[in-house]
Amino acid sequence: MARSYNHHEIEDKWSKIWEENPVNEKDESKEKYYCLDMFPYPSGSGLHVGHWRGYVISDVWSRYKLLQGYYVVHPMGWDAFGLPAENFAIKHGIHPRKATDENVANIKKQIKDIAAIYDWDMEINTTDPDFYKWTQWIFVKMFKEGLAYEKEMPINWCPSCKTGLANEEVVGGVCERCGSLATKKNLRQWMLKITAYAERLLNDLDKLDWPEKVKKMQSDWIGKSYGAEIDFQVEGRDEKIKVYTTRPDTLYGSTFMVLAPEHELALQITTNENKEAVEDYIYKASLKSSVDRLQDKEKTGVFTGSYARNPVNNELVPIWISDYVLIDYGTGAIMCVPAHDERDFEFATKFNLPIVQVIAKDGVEIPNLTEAYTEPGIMINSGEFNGMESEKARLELPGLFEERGIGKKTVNYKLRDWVFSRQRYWGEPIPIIHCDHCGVVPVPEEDLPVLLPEVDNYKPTGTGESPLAAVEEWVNTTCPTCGAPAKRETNTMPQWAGSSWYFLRYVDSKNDKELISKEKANKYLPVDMYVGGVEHAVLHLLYSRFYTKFLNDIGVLDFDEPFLKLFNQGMIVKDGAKMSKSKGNVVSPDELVREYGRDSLRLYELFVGPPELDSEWDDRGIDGVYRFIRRVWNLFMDNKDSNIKATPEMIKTRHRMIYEITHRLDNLSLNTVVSGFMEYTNKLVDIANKEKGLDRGTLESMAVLLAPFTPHLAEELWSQLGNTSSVFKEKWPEYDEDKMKETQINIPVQINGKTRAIITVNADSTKEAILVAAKEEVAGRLTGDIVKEIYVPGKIVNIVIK
RNA sequence: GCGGAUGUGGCGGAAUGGCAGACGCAUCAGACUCAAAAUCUGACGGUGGCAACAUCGUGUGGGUUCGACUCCCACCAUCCGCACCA
Repeated sequence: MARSYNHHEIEDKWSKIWEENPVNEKDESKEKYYCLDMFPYPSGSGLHVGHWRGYVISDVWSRYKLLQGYYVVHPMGWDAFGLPAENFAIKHGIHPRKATDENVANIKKQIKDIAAIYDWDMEINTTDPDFYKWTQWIFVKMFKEGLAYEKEMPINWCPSCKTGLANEEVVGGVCERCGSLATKKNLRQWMLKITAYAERLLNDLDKLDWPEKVKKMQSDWIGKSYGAEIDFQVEGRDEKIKVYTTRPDTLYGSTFMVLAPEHELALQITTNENKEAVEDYIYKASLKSSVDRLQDKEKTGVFTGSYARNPVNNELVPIWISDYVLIDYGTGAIMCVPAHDERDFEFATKFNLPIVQVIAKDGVEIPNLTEAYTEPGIMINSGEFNGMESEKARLELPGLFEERGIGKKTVNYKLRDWVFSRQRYWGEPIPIIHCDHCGVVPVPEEDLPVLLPEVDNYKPTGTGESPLAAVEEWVNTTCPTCGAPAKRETNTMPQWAGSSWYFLRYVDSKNDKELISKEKANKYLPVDMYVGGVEHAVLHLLYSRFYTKFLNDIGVLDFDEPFLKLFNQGMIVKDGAKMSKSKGNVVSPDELVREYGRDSLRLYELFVGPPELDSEWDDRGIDGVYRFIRRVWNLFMDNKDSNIKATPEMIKTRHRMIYEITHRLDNLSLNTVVSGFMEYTNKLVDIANKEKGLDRGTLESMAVLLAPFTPHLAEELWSQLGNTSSVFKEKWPEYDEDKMKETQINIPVQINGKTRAIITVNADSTKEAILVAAKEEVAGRLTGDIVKEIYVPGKIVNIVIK
């Protein structure tokens, strides 16, 4: 009697062996494949089964590539700076340094249970000075290139986290981290000029094998639009107001203008009798949060008392102020065409402003517009352009305006520059020194890193200053240029700084001369496969692309896209909700590993549902894969010594199994890979029972196929078959289509599309023979004239009768 | 409002133009057992029938096709993203 499956014994045995002899040895002779996970922030609450999923997917893929003969770069590290780590530390009264180290140790232990082939020699931690030295170095380089700049401006502010936020971190008006309502705060900020890369970030999306959803989210976020800037002369004054429009074809219908409340000309052009109302409106607008502004459905506004001339028809148009115009998009001022823009229509209706239709469907004017007509059409009431197609005018008029000196052709982006400073302790200090004589001076590269000082009080101040501002002995320094007393910049970098480039450092993590050597960068990068959640679509994934392009521009890298292929795994949900401590629906992997083993949990993580979709966790589901593993074990134990010659059925089944598993795996349809294994195991058990044994070739192929999924089991089965080297030294099995063919096939016979019988015929039967056999089989049902006979080779017969 | 995804048994899901419900969970019945657990075997969409079988059935309504879960049109529901971007 063969011994029964014992996951403790098998998994302990092989994890020890792999510890000493890693299966994924660095081998310069092999082609590389870089498979990367989005690295975790060590948050303290540990991993749940949802975190496991992504790591299992990437490990299966890595081991598959390994078996295909690649040297697989598969590293892991810690994104340990930033708010989550700091908030955890504050809550538990432990210094962030200590809390982070403890959490890393804890999560690392949990991650090792996944049994992924991570190369721990590459491990990095963003809070390690040897790492953040280079995070700071990139900032200094950006500063020198004019891409990092200081600006005082109203930025998004989270009153709970007590720090400024980037646009990307404000989701639906609330702080992405804690859910508090974001407000505006006027602060001196460090900004990164990501907008300088808008065009490349947009165009290069075409190069990427990424989910369309993510590409679309990025391209919408960048938000490119084509249009024109047009100058309106303010009547009786010197100033001109520049507007941006994507609808130059509607210029003749512009009957008023609106400036954003923050527009620099707003007060200047206001007449004395309107001054009080305008000042009041601007003040009230300044108090509104972005959510308030969003939620006010009703348009508000105030008249400045001034007018401007529409440059094409010389009409005088009133200039209004309203907060539906945003200061940071376009020019902060718009020309309003109420007949063809919903918002302008609403505003004009409310304040009784004239509405002039200039685009009409088929050139027929609608007598009384009840809503804006936003479709294309034929231009009317537009002087020399009457009769022109509006779509054509849209493209051609900007150039024409440019020739006539009333505007210019232009493009606009929704993307804003990146607010890069945080008023928090636990981040990379921004390596800048403020000198009264020399101004803003970057810390010399040889003086990096600027170490984050140890402090007692690291709680956020809420004043707009970082807690670092209170550390006098650290703040006070000397100017590297003139030697005079100077002060350090006290803001820190956002969480995203380290994660924007960490994937480069893994392959050269101990280099103290360079961020990464050119040689290693070219050898191991870019990343071939990146696995992670979709939540970073316009955050980390956009920032990383920006950093990579910058590093490419300054010659550090020879490539300009970091991640060639992206896979977004779905979330694991429990009781219909994302797992979270507060909901009390967290499933911990630790107990499951103890009870069922790593291999079973790995397999269930895949079997739970299609990997790209959210899946409901079923506590009982793991029993099914555990039973399956035991069935595989018994199949091998019962037959490993049978020494029988492969029957045609065994050969066919083996090749079909290889074919099915390989194809499903190539398509990353990992849940059906698992069900495929179950099907073929059931089939092989039947065959083995019938034939009193199973051939060695089939068992060997199956062990190798299983290796990426259940590595401990596969190694043990492989060694039970008498092999002395690791199963991971094997090659992924190949199939032969000729050997998969059936000699007999089942053909359903339909009458008028309904299956009435199934006939079994030789696979090489002719169409005629099959049709004859089919008609014989269903002769009793052929009660009418046969209109048509359809035979789809190898698939189906359909007889149409009347 | 705009954009995207999803919709199939009690449940997770499979099938991308060709036998709908693979595979698994749960359930029920049987075997083993003094008994239970574990394990094994079988049944398992609805309706009618002792049965073979018939009939309906993939969110709803239409359409294309010999044939539709699959393709097209319209709609409904749920989830996600964006949201006054001129």
